[in-house]
Amino acid sequence: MNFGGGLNRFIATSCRHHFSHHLRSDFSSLHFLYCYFTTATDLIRLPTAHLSELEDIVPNLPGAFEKGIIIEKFKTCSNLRQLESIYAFMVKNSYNQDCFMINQFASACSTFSQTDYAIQALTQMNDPNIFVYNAVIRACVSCFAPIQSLQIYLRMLRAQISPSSYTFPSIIKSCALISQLRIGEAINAQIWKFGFKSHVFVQTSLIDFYSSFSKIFESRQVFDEMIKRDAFVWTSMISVHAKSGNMVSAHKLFDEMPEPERTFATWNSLIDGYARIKDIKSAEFLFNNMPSKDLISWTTMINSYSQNKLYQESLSTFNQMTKQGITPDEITMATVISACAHLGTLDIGKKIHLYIAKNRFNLDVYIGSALIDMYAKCGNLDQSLLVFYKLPEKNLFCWNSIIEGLASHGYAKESLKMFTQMKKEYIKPNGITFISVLTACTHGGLVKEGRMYFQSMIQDFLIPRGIEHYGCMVDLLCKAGMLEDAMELIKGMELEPNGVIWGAVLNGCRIQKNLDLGRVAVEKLMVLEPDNSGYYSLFVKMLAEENRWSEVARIRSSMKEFRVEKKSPGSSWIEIEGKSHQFSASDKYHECSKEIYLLLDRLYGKQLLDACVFEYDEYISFL
DNA sequence: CTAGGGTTAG
Repeated sequence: MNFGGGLNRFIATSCRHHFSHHLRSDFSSLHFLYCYFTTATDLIRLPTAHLSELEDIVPNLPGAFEKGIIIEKFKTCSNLRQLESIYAFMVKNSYNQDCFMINQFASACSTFSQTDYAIQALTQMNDPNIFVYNAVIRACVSCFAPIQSLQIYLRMLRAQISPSSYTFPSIIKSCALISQLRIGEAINAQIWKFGFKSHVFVQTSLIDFYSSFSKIFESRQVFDEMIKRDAFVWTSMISVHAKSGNMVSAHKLFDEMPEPERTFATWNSLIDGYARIKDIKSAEFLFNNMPSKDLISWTTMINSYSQNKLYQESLSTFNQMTKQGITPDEITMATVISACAHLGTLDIGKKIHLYIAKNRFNLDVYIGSALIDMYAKCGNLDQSLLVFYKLPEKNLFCWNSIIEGLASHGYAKESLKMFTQMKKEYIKPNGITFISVLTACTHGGLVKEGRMYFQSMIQDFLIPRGIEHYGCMVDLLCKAGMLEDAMELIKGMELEPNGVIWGAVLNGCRIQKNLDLGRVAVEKLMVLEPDNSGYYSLFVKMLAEENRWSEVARIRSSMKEFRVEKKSPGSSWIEIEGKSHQFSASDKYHECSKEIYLLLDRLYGKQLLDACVFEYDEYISFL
């Protein structure tokens, strides 16, 4: 097939470079043509002289000579290839100089994250107007290409085209995305210069901009200088105050705001703000007293409970919501799954997973990491791994969840393997990752590796060591019996050691039967956590084991003297048929079902008999 | 073109 000299050469080079494996394919298929022009950029770069040659090879889109039909096609096109073929058609028919159509094209590009197409299409135009520039700038921002959007803005000014009110929200957002306060301030000056000082859309974006640098005062200044305010501006300002924890100002603005202007968003921001400062009662009050609720109100309230560790309430609010016939979305689900993880309610968690699958919810990174965590925390590591491998996209949260899941189940090597894999996929770990990694090393007794990772976090990833990381490291060394090394680490810390660290030391002393160092640790703990009786009890146990009864008595009496409350025992929950049951070591809560204790006695007896770990089927046959 | 809700550790 002959496309004509120039174009033939163009295609041939294209082929050699990118698509030699396609050469053997059927040349007669017109569809195949688009394989050569894999990008609209290729098309645009075609020398103008060759455009006429396109006449023969670009097919007509059925009935597409009406602009409206092409624009319709932008909206319905579902993949990049389709977008390219529409653009090819536009080039052929010189629609690529039509401002309105390129405007639509740029928007379509942003849905496929193809900002370079939009930029190239703009470049190709002889006389782009403000609408085209705005569309391309917006496309860049929505595809997280803030630098490009600023470049286009500059190009626009050079072309003597004045920005409009549509230009600035995107430009301001770009400045926030690249954390450039100074540039944003310069843009703010231009906003004044071009006369958008009281434009609500523009000013709303400025309020948001200053708050992203924690410049609440400047945010408020923008708000106060406005002549007219709409619901968006009010809500933005309330939200800024609420997010910064200043609920007094937030609520004051809420009261000042004309009542009919209040929207769902206004109420929801306030509820969320109260939940953040742990004032769950106020959040609840607003939620119960708002005139009506939308999905986000419900999700906010569900999340408010979760933020305040009231997971049971979180789930019951979710139930109430569904009973009222409100359909949850991905965001609601991610929150609810997280609540299930904290409660250990595998039943409900599974149901929600099923619901998500059935209703074709997008399995995104939020839901993904929540599910991974939920299954791992509920003891179903296999499911957890399955979800992890099935995720189409994985971010840091997903990796952290699976690394933590494996570590907490005692799969130290596997957990570290995951960590290696994560680094291979260029996902940058954070401080949380290293907590799990160090925990994995502790479980596996991997002292050398632990030390290596402890170095690596600061050397390779510039992650500052938190007190938690020292806690993990001290725990690792103490559990491995290396008390001297642990003490050396503590002495070299730039942070003041906390109770967790001395607790780890004390625990190490118990294993090593080191009473002297144990005494040092207990003395520190008496100051750091005077109310935590667990440490005293541990030390008393150590003393008793060494028959130091006089010291035992002394500590016991000083505990009484300082009125140290006995620590309530740690407990577990299990859910059976939708009902949650609480257990703790040597509890007697379950009098109603004597069999539990009978079985426990038998198990305990058997355990003593052969002093071995129960195998699963052995356990089953025993039942 | 502007506002409100999401995941991991402790």
